[in-house]
Formats: sequence, structure tokens, C-alpha cells
Amino acid sequence: MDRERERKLLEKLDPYGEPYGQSLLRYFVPTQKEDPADAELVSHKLMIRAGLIRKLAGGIYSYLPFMLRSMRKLERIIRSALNTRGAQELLLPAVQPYELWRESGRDKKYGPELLRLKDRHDRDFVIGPTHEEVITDIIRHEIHSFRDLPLNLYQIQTKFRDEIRPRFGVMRGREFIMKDAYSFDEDEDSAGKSYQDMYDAYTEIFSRCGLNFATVEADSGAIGGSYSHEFMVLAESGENNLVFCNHCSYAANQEKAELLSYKFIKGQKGTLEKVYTPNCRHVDQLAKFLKVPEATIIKSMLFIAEDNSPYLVLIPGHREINTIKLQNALNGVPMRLAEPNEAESIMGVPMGFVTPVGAKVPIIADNMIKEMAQGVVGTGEKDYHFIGAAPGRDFTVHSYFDLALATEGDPCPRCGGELSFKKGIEVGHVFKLGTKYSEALGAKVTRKDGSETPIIMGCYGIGIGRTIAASIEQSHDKDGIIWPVALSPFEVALIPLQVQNDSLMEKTYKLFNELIDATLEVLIDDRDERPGKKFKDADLLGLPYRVTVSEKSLAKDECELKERASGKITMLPIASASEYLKALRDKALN
RNA sequence: CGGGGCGUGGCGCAGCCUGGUCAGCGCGAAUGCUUUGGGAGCAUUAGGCCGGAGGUUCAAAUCCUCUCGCCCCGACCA
Repeated sequence: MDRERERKLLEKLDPYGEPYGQSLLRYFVPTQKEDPADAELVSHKLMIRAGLIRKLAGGIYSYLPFMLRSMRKLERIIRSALNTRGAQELLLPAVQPYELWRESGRDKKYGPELLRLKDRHDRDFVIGPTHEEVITDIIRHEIHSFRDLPLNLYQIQTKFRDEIRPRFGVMRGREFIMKDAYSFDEDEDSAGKSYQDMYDAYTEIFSRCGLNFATVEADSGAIGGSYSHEFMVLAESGENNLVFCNHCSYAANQEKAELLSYKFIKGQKGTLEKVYTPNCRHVDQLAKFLKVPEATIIKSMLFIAEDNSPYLVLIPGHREINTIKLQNALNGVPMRLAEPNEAESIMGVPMGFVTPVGAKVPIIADNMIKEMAQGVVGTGEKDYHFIGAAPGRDFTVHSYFDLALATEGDPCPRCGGELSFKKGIEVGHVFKLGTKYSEALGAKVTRKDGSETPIIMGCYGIGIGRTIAASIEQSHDKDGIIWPVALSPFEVALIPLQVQNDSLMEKTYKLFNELIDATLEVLIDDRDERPGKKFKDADLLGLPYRVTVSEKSLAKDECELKERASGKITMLPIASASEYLKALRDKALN
């Protein structure tokens, strides 16, 4: 195609300066027939194959034009949902002085995930993984009166987190683009409203994106704070386990899900008795050998806190420890499971025979242990276990907490109903931060009565690239991507089949112009390729509406519409095709 | 960081164990002719320091050592 014709196709721009139409002859979407070798997830494979992204280094990706169009659409949806709720966009520096992180105390907490660097004067900087410190620094300098609140500031920006193991392409990259918003309020009541505003905004955003998502209660993690919800796109390959109550509306991340009412394992107290248990290193072996339920076996696990102090953690044999709950129980101190050699040197016996009986390290136990009458515990001696052990009598538990990981069928903490599980991809997260950062950095306002109070903060994030990836993960088939209309880089794939037929091309370009005049976004495949290749590419790229113009259809003054999602085919009179498609598109966007 | 695997034209791979016509295959790219509603056929062509460094050997993609990068599983995490 000559440049002049190409320019002509690009003439009409949308209000954001993006062309309504593009020709595949020139458009930079490098598609691939074969799956990349280093991708595991379907969405990752498709994003490479459909020319959305290319990898530069581990967890670091380039966003190609097709991807960027989708990202821009998501960003516009986000901006409109936030702007109408009074949030204001700004842009903060990516490079931040390390000193700020020392001030907030997160220098240690964030650890090696923080990418540090030095400038030429040997001063320490980090590349921001998030921006609580920076935004709070601005606020402490500029906001002094309750009259300036509430305030909500947000940005859409590149972050860097030096993930231990980046994977799944853009889903868990090291460099990624995030929308992060921060709210500032005078009191709890107002902060609650700000939180609810953002919660509503997020619900609106992910609904408008056409995503099937769930909102769950979440742990607030390293960002800190008191209360939080996660927005999860439901997909089989999700990394998060989500629990849902079958009876009420309770929904939570598995790591957060509380267990309140247990089926306690009660019974008559027995007597402590040492028995020989050869070759029983694991709970299942031991249960089988002793002919007792796994639930009566008490797992003794040695955990090491950040300051290297050991804790012995007890949990029923049929349960898994929830390390998040454990950390929260110990005031958020990071805990890790001891290595086998550590366990042996601290407790004097190999893992598996560690005993709480007479233990010198503090013991923390799951609530389920509390009323256990005849438990099985280690003896501190290889190949021997105690049976008939009872907490309180045979060993001392310092404190009881809810420490077990919720499992399928557990009782709902709200209504007692049954919990079931689904997998999800976290695309958004809202936190009530409280005064954690405002106190650490000294951001406060004077109230009406003249008193000073730390500002109450909230923070709210959406992963831009991850949301796109999650959308693809949720919506695709064996042939390629199936874009929801709202996020699709273009809306219509216009395919003339016989490009050497001048009159057919003329009519196709005429239709092209009618479509873009009707504000439809069109990718025209006017390459001189065989139909099969064009159809395959169209399926891979996954635009919602495929319009084919051929000699056959043109004989009846028609074109063929195929909807990507349903596969539904409709013959449209070519004269009214744009009108029909516009109505279809507009309906899909509402 | 621990365990496993992989680096060979743009992409996907074979060759390595048993050193020596092993530098090859498919896709892709280019040119020509034919073809044209579901990834066409034929012919021709271009393109590779076999991840890097060192070593063993008459001889290394192949064996040894070190190193860099990537992927998977785990701990960790938005």
C-alpha cells in the first residue's frame, strides 16, 4: 500500500488522538503461529502470539501497540470512575530517596524486593514498588488543615518490584504498570466513606471491563493497615484460592478466611504413653500406624521469627498452617518455617519428632488443639511418639489463635454455612491504611477544635497489565483471544478477501470509512494473504466483530459479520452494516 | 535461596550419551510462477561467533570446569 492511502486510513482520530482505523499492512502486531517455549499460562502464550508483548529480561516486558491500545482503554475506564468520585490524577517520581523508606520503617519490611540504586554521589535511592511514602511526604508538607480534606490522589505509573520469581509474563512481572490511589481523611467516619467510594469505583471499573470478578476480604500484608478487599478475576489458573460461603455473601481470600466454629475433637482424657513408631515421619504414616484419625495427631512445627527467636507452632495433623494468620497473631512479625538442620540444632531431634512436652521455646497453638483430649505428639526421641497427650496437662501452650488454613467444607465464620473454593487473579486491592504512614512520616492536620490529628489514609491499587492478562486468561479459546468489547484494542476486524479486485477494495474502503465515521474502531486486513491466514489471524487477535467482504457476499451487496465470542454469523446489507455494528457495539458497552 | 530442566538462523526444535561429511529440520522471511472462504504448491535465495570464557584433544555444538541468561516446582509476594 502506498503511503498516501495509508495516511488516509489514519486520518480520523478519536478524542484521545488514537486513530479509529489501522491497516494490518502497516500495523505493528507481530503474530506468531507457534507457542513460545518459555510461557506456561494461556494468556501469556496468547499475548506473545498475538503480538501484545515481548520480553526484554526476566519479568520485564515491552508493551507493543496492540497491547497499549487495550491498556489505554482500561486506563480511561479507571480515570472516569475515579475522576467522577473526586479523585485527582498526578504523577509521582519513580525514583525515590531511600531515606524515606527508612523513615516509614519499610526499608526492612520490603527487603530484597526493593530495587536499590546509588546516584553518582553515592546517595541511596530505590525504584518505587509503591508510593505511600512519596505521597505522604507531599501531604505532610502541603496539607495542614481539616479544611483541605478529604483528598484522594492517584496516578498510573510504572512500578518495580524485584520479585523472587517473576512468572506468567505480565501477570507477575517485576516491572509493571499500576494505578495507585491514596485517600486522606480527618476521621474514621470520613475515611470509611473514602474507602467505600473506591470500593464502588472498583466495582464499576471491573464491571465496565466486562470481567467476571469477585470481591473478597483480604489480608492487608506488607502494605500494612487494618482492613482490605481484593478484586479477583475468576479463572482456573488464578494463583489465589478464594473461599465463598454457600449460604451468605461471605467471600475471602483463603489466607484471610477465618475459622471460628470448629468441630472440636473432644473426648475423655487418657494417660500419656510413649509408644514405638518406626518409620513414621509424616502424619499420614503415623495415623495409619497408630490407627487414629489424622486430626488427633498434633503437628509440632518450628518457626523462626525475623529476630531469630524460635516458636513452636502446634496444629492438628489434618490441617495446614496459614502463615499469614501466624504472622498476624504475632503482631505481623515475619515468620518462616525452620530448615531441618535448624530444627534439629534448636530442638535436639530431627523434624518430625519435635515435641511440645517440656519444650523450652514458646508454644503457640491452633484453637483446635485447645480441647483435644488424646493427642499424639512427638517425644523428642527418634521413632517414638506420645499418645494420649492433653494440652495444659502434658505441655504448656502460651496462646491459642486461629492458625489453620481454611479448607473446602469448613464452616463460614459469618453464618456457619459451608465454604467452597474458587481460583482468582488479583487485579485490584483496596486498603484502609489508618495512620501507619501519616504517623511515621508526621502527616497531620489541625481539626476544627484546634487539636492536631494524624491523617487517616487509604490506598487503592489496580494492576493495568495484569488486568489485561487476566481478561485474556478468563476469555479465550483454542484459536486465540476473545476480547470483551470494552478492552478490545479495536472493535471490528474488516477482512476483504480478494484484495486484487479493485471494485471490491473500493467498496471495502468505503465500508471502512462508514465504520469509523460511526466511531467504530477498525483494523482492516488488506494484506494480500490467503483467506485462511486472515481468518486465523483474526481469531488470534480476537476482536469482537469480524466483517468479511468477498466477491460472493458482494454479489448480494452484503458482508458477513462473525461475532468472536459466540461464533454467530449474520449477513448484513453492506449499506447498513456500520449502523448495525454501532448498535451492537453500543449495546455491549452498557 | 533450595530442587529440576533448558540455551543450536527471527520462532519451534533435532544433533550431544558413543568427539571426526552435524551445522540440519519445520515454521517464518525474500523472489518468481501458479493458487485464493479457514494458516496453499513448486522453484530459487538469504540468514547461525551452536549463550560466554577457559580447558582436554590431532580434532569440540558434542567431553570437563567456571560463568551468564531463561523456564518449571517450592518458600515469598500486589
